[in-house]
Amino acid sequence: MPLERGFYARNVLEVAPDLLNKVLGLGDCRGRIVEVEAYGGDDDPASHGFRGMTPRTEVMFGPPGRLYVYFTYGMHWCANVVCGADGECAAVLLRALTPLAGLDRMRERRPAARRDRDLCSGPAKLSAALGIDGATNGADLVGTDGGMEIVDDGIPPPTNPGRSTRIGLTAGNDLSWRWYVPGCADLSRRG
DNA sequence: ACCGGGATGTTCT
DNA sequence: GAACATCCCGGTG
Repeated sequence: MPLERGFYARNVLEVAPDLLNKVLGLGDCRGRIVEVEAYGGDDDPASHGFRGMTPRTEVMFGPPGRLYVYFTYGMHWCANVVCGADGECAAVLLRALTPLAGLDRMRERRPAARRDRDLCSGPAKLSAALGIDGATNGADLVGTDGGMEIVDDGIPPPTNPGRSTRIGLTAGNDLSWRWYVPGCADLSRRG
């Protein structure tokens, strides 16, 4: 059973750590979410929506439980889960997964990955591994229409998740809005 | 292990 | 025209 709409319709700072150890599935591929970052609100200069809604960020301002996918550095797609109430701008960036199923398909899509722990150890890596791209933008994670869902398979979030500032930013570095599963081998950085 | 540079093109000022 | 929520490869230690 996919997570319900209400799971996402909360403050992004609550949803982000709660997403740890949930399982993201798309097509034949599944992976456990082990690293996330929160974005949004009126005081986050790193949020894509900080200066108001644009065509790109429309999904991020929309109803919760949908996927916000953006293109960056001329070649990479990154995936977020939209949070909060409809009209708010908030989302959780998925930064790393532990591959669980469909590894053959992931290896095909990620030929540069030397080891399986490199398949999904970064926001653009996991998007590539699962086949997330512009066509996936706005997909609803609640219900199984798009073939994409996030499920709880019984493993709870860590009682004491790792926490740090967000990675790769020039603004908003004072906020510790990154969470991860401590000691996990599949993180984008050693934790 | 760590570091530096190049790839590549959309988005917004 | 600059910035960009990144990744990969090749260098050095």
